[in-house]
Amino acid sequence: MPAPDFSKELNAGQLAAATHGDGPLLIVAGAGTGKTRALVYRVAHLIGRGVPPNRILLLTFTRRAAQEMLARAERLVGGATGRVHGGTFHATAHRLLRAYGPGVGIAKDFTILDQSDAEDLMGMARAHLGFAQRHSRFPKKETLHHVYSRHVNTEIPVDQILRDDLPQFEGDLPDITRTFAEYVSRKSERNLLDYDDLLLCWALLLERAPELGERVAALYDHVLVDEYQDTNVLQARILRGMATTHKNVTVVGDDAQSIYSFRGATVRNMLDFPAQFPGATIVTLEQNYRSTQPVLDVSNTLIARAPRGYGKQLFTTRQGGERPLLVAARDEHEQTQYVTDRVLELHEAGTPLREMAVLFRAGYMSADLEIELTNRQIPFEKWGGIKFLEAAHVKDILAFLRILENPRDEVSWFRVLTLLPGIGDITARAALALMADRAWDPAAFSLWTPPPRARAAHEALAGAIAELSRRDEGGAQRSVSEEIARVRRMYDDILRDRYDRPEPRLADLDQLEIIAGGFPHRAAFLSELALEPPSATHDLAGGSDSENDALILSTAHSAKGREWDAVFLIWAVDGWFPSSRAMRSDEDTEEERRLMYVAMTRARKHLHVVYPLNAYQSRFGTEYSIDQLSRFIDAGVRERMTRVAAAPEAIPVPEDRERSAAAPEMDLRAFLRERFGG
DNA sequence: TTTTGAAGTCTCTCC
DNA sequence: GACTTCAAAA
Repeated sequence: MPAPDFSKELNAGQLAAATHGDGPLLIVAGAGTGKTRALVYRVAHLIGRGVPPNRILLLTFTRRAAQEMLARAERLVGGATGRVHGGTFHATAHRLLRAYGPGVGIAKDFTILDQSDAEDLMGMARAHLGFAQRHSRFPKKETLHHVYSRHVNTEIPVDQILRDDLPQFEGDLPDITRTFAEYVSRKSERNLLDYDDLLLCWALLLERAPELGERVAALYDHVLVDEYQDTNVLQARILRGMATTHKNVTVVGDDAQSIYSFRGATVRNMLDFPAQFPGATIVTLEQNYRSTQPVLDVSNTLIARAPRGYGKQLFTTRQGGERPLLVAARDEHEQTQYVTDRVLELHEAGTPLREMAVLFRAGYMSADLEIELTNRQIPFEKWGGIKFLEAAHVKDILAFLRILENPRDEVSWFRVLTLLPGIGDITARAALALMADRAWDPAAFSLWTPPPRARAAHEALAGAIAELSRRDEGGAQRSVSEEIARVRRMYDDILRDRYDRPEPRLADLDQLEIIAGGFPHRAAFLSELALEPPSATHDLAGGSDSENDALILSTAHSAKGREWDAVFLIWAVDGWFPSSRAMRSDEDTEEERRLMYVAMTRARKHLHVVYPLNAYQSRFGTEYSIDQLSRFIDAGVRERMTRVAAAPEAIPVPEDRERSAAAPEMDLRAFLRERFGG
């Protein structure tokens, strides 16, 4: 196939990026400058040049991004791209390790630990070494896991992480290190891999296993990476390992949109790219095709304060358009009313709901809005935030399945055992010790003698396990949904006993059963859920309603890479956005600024930034701080916005003086009443 | 001794 | 509203 001529469809920068020949290429692309377009056309160009699709690897941040890009490339070259390999780093690592892991001592049937599983296992290591009760000041399992994960992903020594982030635990370094060692050995004994292991094993495979590593690297002639500003040093190592022979690496990113440092990502990967890949070509994209000039003016001003690695000045030819609105609301309720009213107006005027989004800093901030949307029967989809899979009852069911899949998975055993009435952690540990002695044979479980109170429950569980593990011996093949249904025959009663209102939780389990129906076998189902958790209720419904129009509710993080005609940024309140938890250092605060920049640049035409005053009510924790407009919306940003009140009759729009002047009087007595329950 | 219920505490972002 | 901690019940 001859290389298609893209010169009419791309601007000069995009064309240079798309048609770049071999060798390393860095595309520095500002928000909305068509970086996806450049990447898609580059894939098409490579195929047109004769590179077999299955020898191209496209690494993206979410699976959704990969699918969209591949679909677009496919349209360009007419169906040939179906076999381009694409996905997240983690999902790709998973695929490669299933195939090549056994060659480096990773059992083929490993189980993936999600974050909370990993934390639980860390907790077991902690308890095993006797640090649980020793002195109550030893770090919690979540903290331990955070430090461990940070160490793996950033390669910063543990003692330095402690010194920088948790100086109160500096003296515990030896015990912390021992806990990590215990955690690591438990993982390998139990055949478990956490998220970090997926990346680490991929990197080590390339670096330490000369023959196999070479075979893996030789799978692809070209590797393309999207959102490179949000990768970490481990991922950069992987990239180098995959390109040792051919150096055909294309990375795309925007240092102004780096928002994942909490996960070890570092913008240094982008800044150091030319040094790590000598001879790299750099292409900069600056023309914004997404937003109108007034929207761009506000976001450019917001980000202008930040120190920049690769300077970019975004411009657009889309003149005209309305100035972004800065909306003062009296309280959360008024904010909700404002957003719902405007959404309905825009919808009346012809904007589909799907072309509008409400963005916020953290998942729980949309609770009030969700209630109102439900009451007014406005369909919505929520991205990010509370995950279906993190719900205790869903994890319970998955723990049952994981025992069947990997009987050595003690995290799941422990979870299931402590569900049974009459069994707490002491008894559960005793049972696990017995199981370990019997080489984790599931049949050994029925031999264990539980305390009298737990007899009936033990019998029911042993029965279910025996029945379900029998399928491997030739019985009728059970589907994953059928397995879940069988587990629920005993589990639903436990659920009903535990909660006053079990109905919504039972409904979740119904949904889980439906999702499971789409998977050929249990292992695929479990891996998929760990790597690509359903991110929206929509995903759960099982496709097919993609035409359904629904307003998007999303965290700012999950909104990355997306765009909408209208964007409502809510809770633009200091302490909420930026989050008070993320302001411990200047770097953290700068990342919050970039996050707000990401949120604002999602808007094509309409941008509404809403800040409720009196946000303190009903929320504890953040001292007595009087709520103020986000510090990022400073005078320079404000003068490029139009200030309005959410409800005109309610309060006057605050004077445009500095922050404290904009705050209302605080009803301290009402606050204290609420706080102390008077 | 172990479990369980009740009072008390603090709530981020994601593969 | 969910998770931890502490004291009473089995």
